[in-house]
Parts: sequence; structure tokens; C-alpha cells
Amino acid sequence: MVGARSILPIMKQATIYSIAQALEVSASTVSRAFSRPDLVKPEVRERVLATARELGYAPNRAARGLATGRTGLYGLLVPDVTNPFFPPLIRAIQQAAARVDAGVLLVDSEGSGAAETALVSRIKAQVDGLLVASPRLATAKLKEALGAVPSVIINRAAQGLATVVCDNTAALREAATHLHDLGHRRFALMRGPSASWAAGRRAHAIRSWAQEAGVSLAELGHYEAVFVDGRRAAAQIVESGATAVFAFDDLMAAGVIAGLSDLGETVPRDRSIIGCDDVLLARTMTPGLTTVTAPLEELGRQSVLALHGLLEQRPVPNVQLQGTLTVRGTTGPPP
Amino acid sequence: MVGARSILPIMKQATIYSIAQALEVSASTVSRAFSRPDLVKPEVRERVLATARELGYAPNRAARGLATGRTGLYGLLVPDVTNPFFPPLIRAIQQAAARVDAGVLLVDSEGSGAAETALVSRIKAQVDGLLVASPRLATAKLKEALGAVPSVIINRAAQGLATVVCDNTAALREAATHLHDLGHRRFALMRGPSASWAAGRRAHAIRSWAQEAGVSLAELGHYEAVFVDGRRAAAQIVESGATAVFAFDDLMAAGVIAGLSDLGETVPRDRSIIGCDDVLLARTMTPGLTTVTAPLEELGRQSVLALHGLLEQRPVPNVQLQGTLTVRGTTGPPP
DNA sequence: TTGAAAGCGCTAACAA
DNA sequence: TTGTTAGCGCTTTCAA
Repeated sequence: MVGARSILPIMKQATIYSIAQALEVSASTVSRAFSRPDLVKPEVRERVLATARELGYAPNRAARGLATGRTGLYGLLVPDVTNPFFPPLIRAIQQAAARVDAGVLLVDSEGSGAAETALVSRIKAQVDGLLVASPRLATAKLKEALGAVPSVIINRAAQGLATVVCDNTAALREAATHLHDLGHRRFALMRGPSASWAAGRRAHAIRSWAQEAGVSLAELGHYEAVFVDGRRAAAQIVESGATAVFAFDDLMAAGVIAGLSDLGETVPRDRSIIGCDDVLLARTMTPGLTTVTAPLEELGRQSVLALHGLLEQRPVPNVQLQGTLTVRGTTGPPP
Repeated sequence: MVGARSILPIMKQATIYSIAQALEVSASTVSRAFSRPDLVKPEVRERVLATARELGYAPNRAARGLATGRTGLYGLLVPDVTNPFFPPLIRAIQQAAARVDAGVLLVDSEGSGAAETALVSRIKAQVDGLLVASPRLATAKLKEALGAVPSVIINRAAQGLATVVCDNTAALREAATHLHDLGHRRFALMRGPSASWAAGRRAHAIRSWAQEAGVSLAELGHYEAVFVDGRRAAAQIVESGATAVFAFDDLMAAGVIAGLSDLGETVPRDRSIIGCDDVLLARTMTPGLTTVTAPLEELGRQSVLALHGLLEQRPVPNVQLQGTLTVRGTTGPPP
């Protein structure tokens, strides 16, 4: 029979000491049973773990953090949670982080570079490392804000920082060829935000393809990566005379399609549209959007792996993943 | 001149002690300058704050947490980050939390009640309180898992727990009347997940309206709240003969519309569809989806306020917000 | 393989 | 208004 530890019904949260006392071992042993299990005799370890469970013990993260200097938290900074590109990424990151026993502290910068600076300095003290997705901030400023915090930049190349990016060049060229084969000769490109690294890359890919293929390319924008901007741009598309249009991303593509519909046009009958990223929206539209699918799961997994590596002082290579073309219903032969 | 503290270029992170030493005051004074500014002479406080800035001091959250028992973190548990209902909510919560100086630890249960139990126990030790959005778990089990952690349940009524919900009854009745006025007499209801509290409420609202109005109502489902389930259900809609259909949510509504399109129908020409929540998708579809708009911003704000209140031992009332009807392009007169 | 003891950086009585 | 003094719960030498 275990002696009554307390008459009160309110039992304080168990600590390594309560376990140590109950088992008549030292607190160090209990601590080791959790953090360095290999250092404690299997038999003892079992008993510790058992009573820990009984007492509902959970290690106090703050105490551990104070002792080790680690918080067990990864900060995740995104420019806009409501942009459908990010939720699948967030989910993948959250899962991967859980696998290395880290929590995810989520912060939204609302698309503002200035806010990024402020947020980074606000949270860098409470996390072990930072995952920065699609930063708006110039690389130099970003580096300055990050200081010495181990960080991984997602979706942007940045000299001197660990990065995980998705390269859509090949898929975009494939898409262009697909349209060309269908008979299109007049192309338009709706450029994304000028501060977006991905926007520049995508524009470059399409521009150089057009040049090689010797077809005309009207460059429109820059636009914000939102639905309404795409919608408003429809008139310019019509004016450009292009029959095949590359939107910066799916949101914008959906906007253009809506805008064209406002003008009495139907896609793909009157014009073909291609998006980028393959967000939920692209699959739920009718017809489905032809787009370049980003490996978001893998992007998230790799970012966490990279950050984890950084924290273990391992050298981490920059990783580059490939987007793939997904043909759905918004591309067809020109009218 | 300040004496050299270190020859090494690597300066350790400043603590209250480094500041105290530099200013020749006690560490308590420095501590107070931050946590209880009113208790320290303005003049001294200024000097503390100034050198803190100079030294790049940021309080160590873990240490503070250990001393106070507070982590400064709110846990946010959602069933599916990629469901477009949640991102705007997450953003609102994150912002509101920042305003009370709390961070948001995000966790995704992937729609599994079992996972909810596990996740709650995994994170309840590292947060000050929990925000649980649209739990799948039965209320009793949920309460058991939550134990004594201060918690606010979002989007579900739960006896004995603080809750913040959105009531769509009035808006749904208004929508039904709108359709009835348009001439519809045969209605269908696509029920959502059986474990979803909101699904039950919505079904009830429409069912009782139909009864009162004396119109026929075909009840279909339960379906999962995803696009593909809606799409697959299109055939049943056609079979039911209903000309006006209430989908459980926007995702499902979008699915139905795609499914009907597969069957050669057009909305709203052949049938009228109404969604619920007004997620991004509803605005970007062509035509736009008639739906019930949820005040997500406010929902998020109120949840954080409630949790904050709970943590300050204030009594917090349950809050109930109202959805509002937003008529767009998917409703019209019956054929 | 285990225990004793110091310390991580901060807060909060209590005293002055 | 400020300083002194204990911890908060855990990890981690160092010794045994």
C-alpha cells in the first residue's frame, strides 16, 4: 500500500521528484529514464516509466528548456495563412515537427515585409529555430532580422541561408509546350508580386521558353496574388489578344476565369488558362484548373528536416524540389 | 567606460543579471522593470529599459515560465488546417493572441477524434490554455481529455465548458424563405459529418423550417465535409427531384455543383445550391456561391478573449454569434 | 549504473 | 522603492 501523499483532492502535477520518491531512487535517475534512457538499467527504467504513467507525469517543458536552452518549438512564419498555398504546407510541417518532438508556433505576417522583421525578433527568443515561408523581405534584411537563430527559408533562394524551394521551370516549359502543341501561338504572362522570388522565377521560365519557341508573349502585371486582381486583369488579357495565359498562381487564374466570364467568355473554349501550385481551389473549380502541382508535403517535410539538421549542427544542403504539370479542364485548342 | 566583460567576440545572451550589473542595481529591480513596471521608480525603469535595448536583452520565456507557471502559449487544435474554414479563424486567433502577448501553438488532428485525445494530452502541459475548434470527440470524452486545462471550445456547444459558437439558424431560414419566394417547392438537405455539432444544428434549422412551410425535404447523407463527397452526391440530388439544395458547407456545395455539371446540369439554371460558411472558395467560384457567412474574425477574437478571461479567473459567458445570408449566383428560380 | 549538487534565468515573498 | 533570498523542475557534471 502506498502511503497517502495528500488528503486534498487536488493533486499537484507530478514531477521527477514525486516519481523518485515513490520509487526510492534519485531524481537524476528519473530524469535519465526520459532523456537518456540508455543510461539507466532497463529494469529501473521500466519502473520509472510505469509510475510516471500512473501519476500522469509529463515533463515540464519550461524547466527542461531552462536547463537545456531548448524550447522544443519551431517558429513558422507565413505571409498569409488564408492563401490556400500555405495550409497544406503548414500541416506537413506540423506533422514532421511532431515527429522530432517539436511544436509549431505559427505567426502570420499579413504579407508585410516590415511585419516580418518585427515578428522575427518577437519570437526568435522563444523558439529553437525558424521556418520562414515565402518571405517578402529582401534577403539582406531578412538575414539581419534572423541574426543567429537557426533558420530555413522556404520558397526562396537566399545566399548564406538554408533554403528549401520548389522549381517549376521544367513543368512550366512542359505546360507551354503542351499549349503550343494544341495550336496556341499568342501567350500572355500575368506576373505575380514583385517582391516574390517565385514570381520572378516563373516569369523567367516562361519568358525564356517563349523566346526559344519564337512565340509572342505579352507580360502583364505585377499583380497581387489574389483572386480580385486576377479578375480585374481579364480585360487586359482580352486586349492582349493572347489565347493562352499563364497566371502567376491558381488564385489569380481563378480570378481571370471569373473576369473572362464577366466579359462573356468561356474557358477553355475561348482561351486557355494555366495556374500554378495546385491548391485546393484548382481541384474544386469547374472545370478543373490545369496547373503546376507543388509537392507541398515534401516541401514541409524537407524544411523541418533541414531545420532539425541545423539544430544538430549538421551541415544541411539546400534542397530543390520539382513541380509537375497537371492537366485538367482549362486548357484546350485555341478558338 | 564600461569594463570589458569578455574578450571573446561571442557575447552571451543578456540576462537580467547582466543588466543589473551594468547598472549596479539588483536583478529584482530589472525583473520588475519588465513585469511590474509600476513598482519601480520611473527614472530607474528608463535606464533599465535603455540598457536592455542596448544589450539586446529579451526575457527568457522558459525561465519566466518556470517561475510563474505560465508559458505564454495558447494551444490551438483544429481538425483540418486545409479546410478553408479554418485559416481565417486561425489568423484571427493568432492576431488576438498576440494582442494579449500570447503565442499560438498549432496542432492538426486530421479529423480524428482519437487523435484529439492524444494531442490534447501531448500539449496541455506546454500551454496556458487550449482553444479547440470543431472537435470531433464527444463532449464527455473531450472534457476528460482536457482535464483541468483552461479551455474554450469553438463551434460546438458543450455543457460545462466555455464555448464560442456561430448560430446559423436565422440565416438558414432566411435562405430557405428566399428560395421559397423564388418559387422552389422541393428541397434537399445534404447532411454533414454525424460527429459534427454544426451539422446537426444546421439540419435541425432547415428541417423545422421545411415542416413549418409545408414543403418537401429530402435528407441526404451523412457526408464528409469534402469536395469529392459532394461531387459523388450529385446523382442522389437529381434522383431526389429537389430543385433547391442546402449543402452542409461550401466545400460540399462546390462538389455538388461540379457533380451536377458532370451530369450536364448548370447551376442555377437547373437547380439552386446554397452553401454554408462563406469560405474563400465561395467567392472565387463562377458563379459565386450563395451561402451563409460566418463571422470568423469575430469568432476568433471572442475565443481568445474567453480563454484570456478564464486564465484571469474571470467568469466567461458562452458566446453565440450569428451567421448572415449572402446571396450570390447559385440561387435562382426553379426551371 | 546511480546519486549529490549546482545551476539554467526569472519571479515573488519578505525585509529593509 | 529596492534588495535578499528562495525556489520553479529539469539536466548535467562529477564522484561513487
